[in-house]
Amino acid sequence: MSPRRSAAEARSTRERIIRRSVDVASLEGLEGLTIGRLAEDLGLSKSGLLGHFGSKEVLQLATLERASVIFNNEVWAPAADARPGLDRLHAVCAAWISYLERGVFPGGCLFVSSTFEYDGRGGPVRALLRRQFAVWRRRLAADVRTAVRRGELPAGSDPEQLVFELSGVMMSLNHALQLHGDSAAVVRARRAVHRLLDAACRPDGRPPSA
Amino acid sequence: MSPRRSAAEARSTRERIIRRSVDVASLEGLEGLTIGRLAEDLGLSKSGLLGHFGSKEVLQLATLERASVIFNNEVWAPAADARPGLDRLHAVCAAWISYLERGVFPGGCLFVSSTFEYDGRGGPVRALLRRQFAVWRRRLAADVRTAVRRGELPAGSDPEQLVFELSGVMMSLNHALQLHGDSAAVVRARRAVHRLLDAACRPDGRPPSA
DNA sequence: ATAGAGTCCGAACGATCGGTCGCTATAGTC
DNA sequence: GACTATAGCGACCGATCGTTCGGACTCTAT
Repeated sequence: MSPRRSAAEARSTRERIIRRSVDVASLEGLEGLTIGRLAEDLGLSKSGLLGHFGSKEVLQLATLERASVIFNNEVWAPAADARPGLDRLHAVCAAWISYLERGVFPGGCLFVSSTFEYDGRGGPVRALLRRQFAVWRRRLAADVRTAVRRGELPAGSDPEQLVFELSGVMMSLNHALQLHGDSAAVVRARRAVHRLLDAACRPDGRPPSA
Repeated sequence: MSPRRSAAEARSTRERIIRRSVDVASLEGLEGLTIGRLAEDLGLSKSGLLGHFGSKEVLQLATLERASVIFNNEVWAPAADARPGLDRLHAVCAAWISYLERGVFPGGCLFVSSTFEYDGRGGPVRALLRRQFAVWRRRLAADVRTAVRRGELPAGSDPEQLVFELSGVMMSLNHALQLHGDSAAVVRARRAVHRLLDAACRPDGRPPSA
């Protein structure tokens, strides 16, 4: 029936599996991912699909790695060229909001859903999630520190605090979009980011460009 | 082996099931709840357990209803006696943070986890979640409006905006506690709430008590 | 004493889960 | 052209899923 694939095509098959897996996982969760349904969707047999990974857990890890690439392309890459510091923080947040608004992952940010799915368990999946979040947090905090050094943010700013609050804005946006379909939340998120990053709210009332 | 329960004991059995179900669901998710394991944990048979509900979906709904009662007891009740307006908002947020910090649900706030589990699907479970969140949001927004009317918050404040940002803080806290076990996030959450509710950051620089 | 309602069990159901095994057909290598 | 590696298939495994059913049992009401 279906012709055997060449070695060159095999990589593209793996591609197809992972791409689909990311979408399904964002909708049904990393655990809701089932080999059988995934294989059926792609016109493969279960064993043929599993042969590319060896186990479901490896597939889950590959899915998260791939989601990380997508996230970086969508959120970090568009901002990477901005000037490090406050400019880039603004650019990242704009890209972040856009990424959620456009529904890059159809079921919402895969990292957020996966976190709340795996936070109560152990295992490699949770460990990978922790690493990925840590990397992202560190990256944002670095730009906050740069902004502070430049005087674009007040000297007393706690980088971890700001990252904590920005993450909260994005989670709240993800929540509002996915559960309520409330597109008004997008402007609320922008306002919140503005309030967190901009001068309106400095303790000394000084504009950040000083 | 196990003695048959009287009619009077039946209610307490249902109680035991739901109580356990809430804990398991917060750790494994509402879908990860399985009749078999739940029955085994409680020393019941699967059919005996299911007899109290009829289907897994009914059990899930009962679990959410119960979680709502717990949430209200832990977060709303301690603040209910405070003066409506800014005072009560502060009290609610303090109770909310404490509720997350103490791990009332061992796997983190059940509503947050359930949301991200069911936001991609339809069905009565998601519908119930939407209603519960809407009620909570409306309750908070009402106190924001009272605070604005009283002049405790600036006149231009958008209630939905504030509720959106407060929710974000709590989700970020839940995330930090559950995934990273980062207890420092508790003070970050307090700082964030302070910044959202207190005077330090008014557009007109006026203290809220004016 | 007796009938009925309700609680719970044990066995079984079809379905589906992740995973294994042996096989065929092809691509690339020599 | 023979050899090796591997992509993919089909059949199958044991486990577990939610659910159903009949019956044993306890209580309450009459």
